[in-house]
Amino acid sequence: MTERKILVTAALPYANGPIHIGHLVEYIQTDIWVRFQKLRGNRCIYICADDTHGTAIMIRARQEGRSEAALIAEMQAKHESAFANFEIEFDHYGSTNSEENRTLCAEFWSAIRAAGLVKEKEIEQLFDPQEGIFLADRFVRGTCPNPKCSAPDQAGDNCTVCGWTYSPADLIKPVSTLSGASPEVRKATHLFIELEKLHEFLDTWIQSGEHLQPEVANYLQGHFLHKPLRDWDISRPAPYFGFEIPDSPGNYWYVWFDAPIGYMASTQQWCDRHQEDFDSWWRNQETEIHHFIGKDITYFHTLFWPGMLKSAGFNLPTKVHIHGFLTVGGEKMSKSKGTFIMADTYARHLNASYLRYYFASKLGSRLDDLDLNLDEFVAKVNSDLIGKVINLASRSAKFVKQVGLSNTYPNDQGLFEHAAKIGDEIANAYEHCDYSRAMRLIMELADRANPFVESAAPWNLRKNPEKAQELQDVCTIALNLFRQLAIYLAPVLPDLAKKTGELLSSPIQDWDESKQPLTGTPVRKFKHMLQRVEPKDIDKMMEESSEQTAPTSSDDVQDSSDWLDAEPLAEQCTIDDFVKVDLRVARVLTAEDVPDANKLLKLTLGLGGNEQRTVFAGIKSAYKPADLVGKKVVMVANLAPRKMKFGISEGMILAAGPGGQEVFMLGVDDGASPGQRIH
RNA sequence: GGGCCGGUAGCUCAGUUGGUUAGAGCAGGGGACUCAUAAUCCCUUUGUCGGGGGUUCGAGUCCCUCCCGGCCUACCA
Repeated sequence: MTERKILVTAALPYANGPIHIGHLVEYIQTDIWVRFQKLRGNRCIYICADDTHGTAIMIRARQEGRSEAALIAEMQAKHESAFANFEIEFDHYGSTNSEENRTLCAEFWSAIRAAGLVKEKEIEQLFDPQEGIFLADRFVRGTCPNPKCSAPDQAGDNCTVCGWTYSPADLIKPVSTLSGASPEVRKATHLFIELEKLHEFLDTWIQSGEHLQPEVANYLQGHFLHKPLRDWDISRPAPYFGFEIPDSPGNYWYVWFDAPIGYMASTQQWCDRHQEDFDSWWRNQETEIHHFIGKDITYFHTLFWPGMLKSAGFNLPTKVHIHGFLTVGGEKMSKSKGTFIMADTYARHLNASYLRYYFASKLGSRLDDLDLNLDEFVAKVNSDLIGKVINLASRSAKFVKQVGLSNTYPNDQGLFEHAAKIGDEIANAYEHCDYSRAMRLIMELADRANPFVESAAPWNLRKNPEKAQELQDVCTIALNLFRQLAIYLAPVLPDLAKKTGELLSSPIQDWDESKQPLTGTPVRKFKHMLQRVEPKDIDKMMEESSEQTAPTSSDDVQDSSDWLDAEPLAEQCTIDDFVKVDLRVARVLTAEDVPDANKLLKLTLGLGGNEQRTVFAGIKSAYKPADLVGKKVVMVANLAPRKMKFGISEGMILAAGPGGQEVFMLGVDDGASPGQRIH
């Protein structure tokens, strides 16, 4: 086989938050692929970096009273240690905030300029006079401009109540979520890349060959490429944490411009350290470039990024591998349910190998979401890894500790040869990121090996000294079959491969070692290679995950400031203002689904006696109608009725939370009765 | 509303270009073994392959239609 030259990247984690198990799907998936390529003898490097620029980092650094540099340095150290805990081994882990990146950005920029793709446009944007910065859509909230809706407290780009989309400048009574000040409209000149000029190229690139999974190519075609591509707003005015654009003082490259270039800057750093030629990686048709990303950033990696690379004359991605999100127990990860598991939390309680194997057994080449089902997790790891695979070594190694492996490989009725042949199929599955198929094939081999040991019964052979040779032969076969599996699993379980190498005095270094039996080597004393998963450890991990957000004792409560940051306190009001709002205890009398509505439930609320209100509440995704009936809730009883698509709503229910499944209604303690006013 | 993916045994899934009585693992039941991390081995139960129509000598596999679930979108990057 000729050696391939492969550069692999995983998406750059943003320096604003810690790594959680959702992130790990990608880094583990990528790590497996890279380890596989290396094991096959290919030249392969795994490049990543922290993504450090943008408004969010700037604002957080301000709030924490320190420099951006200090913040991102701390985050990067945390990220790298989290990855190390999961045996994710990068060849280089850099940062987008590096001189190498600045230089490369400038190189891209002049190429894109030279290609005539840049144009200036004046746009109107909201500006926070108190903080002195322009506000991205998500930092503005206000009343929905749809006259039929007028829902308060909506985000800057769309209304969650009526679904209107608009520009933040259209909001009525907009408020900056940073300072609470009312923003003013200011004009600013932004730089845009005219992506439409690359339309034909992108069309061809996306449709031709194997650059993308077919469903992704299809999606891009249907969503973007059937019409002219919009200009891409690539600059942000100062102040902005990032790189200033050399020929446009006061303007900075938008974080999504410099982030993917970070792949290359990180490669550059690696090259400098290893005396490698950068151009042989990024300007070399022989080199393959593989990006692994989540489906949320498809757009940037499949349209802008190839466009940028094309314009600047670099290698285009050979393939962009896109994966889905992680769910836990079939649902989106949720802090309140304890299923939002941080990488560090997992690592404190469970072994990384479990998760690597579990993910591998579930990952296919498509972008479906992947579910972490904890019962399945325990069953898979314990029965597949411990029960089937490791058991092979565990039950045979001790019999040959004195004598080692036989000098010639005995007749095993074709077991080894069969497994060697299947190896090609397994390799093919790895190559195509179809890890679940690879794991299935490997377990089928394990299922053939154990019956062999069973029928050969080494534990009987050892009782008869005359059968010493037969005993050694049987164990030589069992251990070789085991070693084959360890080689096939090596990309997923590097630790198992290492321990297998130690046990048999022969390190696993190449995939093709699975084709040739190992003979005549000493066998070390067998030590457990992996403990079984204990369900109680999972319970502890879940507990710890819940505790982080829902502490039970008030002594050491440390609530996050995220919510206040996202939505600062409103302007002061007087008691007179407050009494205008008539809050009442109400009982849910009926609750029914509104079939055509995405978010609404229709409730009848009783205020005692015959006083009732019909209220449409946006809690459909968080509550079932049946669970609501009889419940006491808090409502705004004197709210002006509003006509909605499905009827008139005569009030609103008080609830907190960001929306979606995370909506939490206010309850009242026992003793309060419907109709009572809340003072 | 549009797009994509999926609906096969209690659970997780495999079923290659349509071809014989539809499979595996796990779970369940029975037995064996006791070398092994209560691991292993043998035997064993279970399916209107989402519903309905069609093409065909023959359909889980192709076509149409409907139902259900997930994801993405809703003139927005």
